[in-house]
Amino acid sequence: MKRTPDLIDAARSQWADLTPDVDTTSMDVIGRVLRAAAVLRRRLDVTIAEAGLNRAEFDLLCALRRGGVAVTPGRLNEITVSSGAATTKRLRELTDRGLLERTADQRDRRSARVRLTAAGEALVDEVFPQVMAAEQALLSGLTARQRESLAGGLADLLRTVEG
Amino acid sequence: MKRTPDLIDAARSQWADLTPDVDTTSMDVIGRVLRAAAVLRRRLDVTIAEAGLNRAEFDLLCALRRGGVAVTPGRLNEITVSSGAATTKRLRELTDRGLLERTADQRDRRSARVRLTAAGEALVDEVFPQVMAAEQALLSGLTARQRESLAGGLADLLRTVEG
DNA sequence: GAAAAGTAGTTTACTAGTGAAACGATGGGG
DNA sequence: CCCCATCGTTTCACTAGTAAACTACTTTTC
Repeated sequence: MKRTPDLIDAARSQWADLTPDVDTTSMDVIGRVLRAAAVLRRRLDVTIAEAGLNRAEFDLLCALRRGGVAVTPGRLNEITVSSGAATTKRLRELTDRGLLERTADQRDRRSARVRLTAAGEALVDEVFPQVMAAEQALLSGLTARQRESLAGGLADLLRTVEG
Repeated sequence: MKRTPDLIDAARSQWADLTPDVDTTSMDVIGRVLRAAAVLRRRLDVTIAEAGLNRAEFDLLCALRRGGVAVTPGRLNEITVSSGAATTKRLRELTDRGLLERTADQRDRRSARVRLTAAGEALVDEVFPQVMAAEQALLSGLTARQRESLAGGLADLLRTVEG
């Protein structure tokens, strides 16, 4: 293993003493991903909250900003990994705040189209660089090589668990 | 990069077209960690829910099971990365269900001690192997080498963002 | 040894997210 | 051409989690 044991290593070794027959190797990856996400989320939420947004709203607005125009609510469900109900609520809230607007799709009238207003664009353009800077700061302890290897591994992981 | 672009690569390239001056490399790691966690959580919640628990309750009970005896609520906050209020609520709920019991700490009477009941132990011993099996299944697309490298990278990440 | 500061946990009032059911399209098969 | 299975979205009732204020102790400081 060659590194100082962390919380997950400690947990695994406790389980090994207790129930040696259960294979806990998956925790090495999944336990750490869940924990890292929880911690990162906590840290980054501070920056996002300063702009009066939460993580899901931020992700949603960013998706609209970078996607250019006309995204459907269904697509936003996938991007934010959340339920349709949550997306509906968020769209309503953000529309009320004047950050985005909805139009009906003419081809398929079950569907809707969502896009940012000028105010929404301006907000994203202000907040996005701040969040990126906060992320950079959180990763400052890792070398370029470490990040690259980690990014590759995570991409592999995502590919197997999605799609 | 040498791999088929994923959602994160796509997002980064859109941002690069839009605002080339902002450094988005952190998304390679953080974006993927957050997304992977969201997806994994979704998948694993099914297994945990079958036992009548949610992820946080499961983590809490597991911490008590493997830790042996007498854990404080404060320690459980750290383990589950959640607020004190959330822990209080969960402890109340799980105590009412007869899965754990609380005793007062004699040395420091601000503090409490929590431990599993026999029923709580039995439940964890039943559910934990099922969750581990579900995790293994999710990781089945990765080689041992891939998992090991990923686990190492995540450990580095956790070390820099925690403590 | 009393006042101030700090720590552990709980309560309260609130917000965000969920699953399930409902709803209005849509479009392919009989 | 009209069912009807399916789709994209919304509504509703509910659950879980939060921040901030509060209680109850303990430690520090002078």
